[in-house]
Parts: sequence; structure tokens; C-alpha cells
Amino acid sequence: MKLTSKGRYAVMALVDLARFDNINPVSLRDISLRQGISLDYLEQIFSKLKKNEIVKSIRGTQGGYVLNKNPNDIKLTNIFHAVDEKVKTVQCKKESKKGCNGKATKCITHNLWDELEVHINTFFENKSLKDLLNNNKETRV
Amino acid sequence: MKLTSKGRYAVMALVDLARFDNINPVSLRDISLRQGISLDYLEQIFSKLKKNEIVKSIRGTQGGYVLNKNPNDIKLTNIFHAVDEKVKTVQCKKESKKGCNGKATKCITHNLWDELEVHINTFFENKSLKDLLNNNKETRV
DNA sequence: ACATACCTGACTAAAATGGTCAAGTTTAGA
DNA sequence: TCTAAACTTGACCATTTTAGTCAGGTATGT
Ligand code: FES
Ligand code: FES
Repeated sequence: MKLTSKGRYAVMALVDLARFDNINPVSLRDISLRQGISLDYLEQIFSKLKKNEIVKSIRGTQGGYVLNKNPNDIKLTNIFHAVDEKVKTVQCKKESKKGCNGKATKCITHNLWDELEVHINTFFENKSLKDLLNNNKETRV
Repeated sequence: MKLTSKGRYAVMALVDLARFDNINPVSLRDISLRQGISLDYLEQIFSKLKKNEIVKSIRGTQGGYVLNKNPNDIKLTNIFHAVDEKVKTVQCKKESKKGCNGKATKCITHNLWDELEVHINTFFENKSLKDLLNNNKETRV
């Protein structure tokens, strides 16, 4: 079970953005340099973040991106959903009555994986961008 | 972030095994049929479970596998560790002072991912095979 | 002896990942 | 008005991982 770069970068980039967008729009080029993420890749990611109304874009010279919401209202859940980083622990289709392996009934571990999924998602729902901004000292206790 | 089949199957197979090994050793063939998992794949998995002393093997006709410990002492952590299903949320090497992207310092989201990793591992440490045996009714509340 | 079941290692097709590359459009500022 | 900065879009691709298969063993109860 591992986190993909796409999800990791999305959060990194947004934290960076949140720190600097009070003054000016932040260009992807700057984020790319500061965080060491490929510019082309960032563009893919921000395209999705924009579609999900997490950021706004300002075109042209001196343009860039700005947060579209209060950092407190941007949960990790929202970010991950935007870039298609989804938590998938079960193999089967949830809606269906059928289990994995094509059996007619859910497998013996289905409930376990479902619990796990909830457990992980809870973490994402309880973390907002705001939490990450004040975070540097706090977690160093 | 998704769970791999290897990890999922390992747990499924062990739950199946735990249910039946009171009477006789359980053959992989039986598990394969009951759970719908490829026999050849199961052999790979059980080879690792054996190396990690989670199961014992009994060769020859009427042979099979038996748990090597009390179900209560087999945590999901142990199973996942055995089959190399590891939780990896950070990109960097933990031991190193260096961050991901080869920077000299840990990135701005490092602590977050580290927290997440702990959060997930806690789940695995608190679940034993025993929990899964009584599980069918309980989770249906 | 022979069928059953464990054991081992090599191999591979398909999918996912983590990007790159190319060709735009928009707009601020000189 | 011209130009460079910066967003926009979509195709493309190399590498790695996944989820197995396959082919050959070896041990042992009956
Ligand atoms: S994971 Fe849902 S039925 Fe097996
Ligand atoms: S994840 Fe550890 S430094 Fe970025």
C-alpha cells in the first residue's frame, strides 16, 4: 500500500501555494523550483485541482494560481479526490452484492478491508490545509 | 493507495486456514478452491508465511499447512510483513536526514505522511487473526 | 509405487506510475 | 504593439510493479 507521487505532490504544492498566495498569484514555475517537482507534471495536477475548484488560475505574465477556498475548508479528502488518488482496499465492487473472485457473496475478509478504508479516510477527512500550515513546529514536539 | 492482492490473499488464506486446521492440516488446494485463489500464487504466499514462522507445513499425502501460533498472536502486521506488503507513504528514506527530491532537509509534508503511516499501521497492529474469526456477525450490526 | 501435496525459481502479460514533449492561448508590461 | 511569462491541453512513453503462470522438482502416507 503506497501513496502515489501524484497525491503527495498535490498536497506539497498546495501547502507551498497557501504560504505564498497572500501577496501574489504563485506560478507553477516557482513551486516547481521550491519543491523540486517537474513543471510539466505540476501542470497536469493543477489542471485537476482547478476543475475541482480548489484553486483559481490567473493567466498571463505575473499570473499563477491562487487558492479558491479558505485553507480550513480544503481537506485532504478534497485534494485526493481531485487528483484521483483514491483509497482502494477492497477488490470487489462495493455496490454489488457479489464478492471478489466473482462469487455470489462477499468474501471472508471483505468487512475487514472496508473497515480499513474507513479508518484511512477518516484521517484524510480530519486534516485540512490549515492544519499543515501551522504544522512545522507542532509535530516536532 | 491500494492494497495489493498478495496482502489481501494472504489474510484471506490464513482466515480460511484458521477455521479448518483444528482437525487436519489444510491443503492449499482446498484453500484455492474455497477462496478462489490461484494455487500457484498461494504457494508463493505460503512459502513466505512459512519463512516467517506463521505457518508450519506437513508434507506428503494428507499434508498441508497448520498455524504455527495462536490466532491471537498473529497480527495483520505480522502477515503483511511476511509477504512484503508494506505501507509506504513517504518518498524519502526514513533513516536519512535528507528529504525527497534529494534536498538536504525533509520536505514540508514529510511529517504529515509519517503521521499517516503510523495511523495505518496502528490499524494493522490492533487486528489479530482471532478478531477475524469471530468477525462475521459482529460487523453486521 | 504412486498419488498427493509441498517446494522452488524462472518467466511474462498487462496495468499503473511518473513522468516528458509538443503545440498551443492568454495577458501584463516594456 | 510586441514579447515573454505563464496557463492549457493532449498525446506519448519508459520503467516498474502486479498478479499471476509454468515447469520442474521433493517428501511421504497408504
Ligand atoms: S473484497 Fe469485497 S468480496 Fe472480497
Ligand atoms: S516525504 Fe520525506 S522528505 Fe518528502
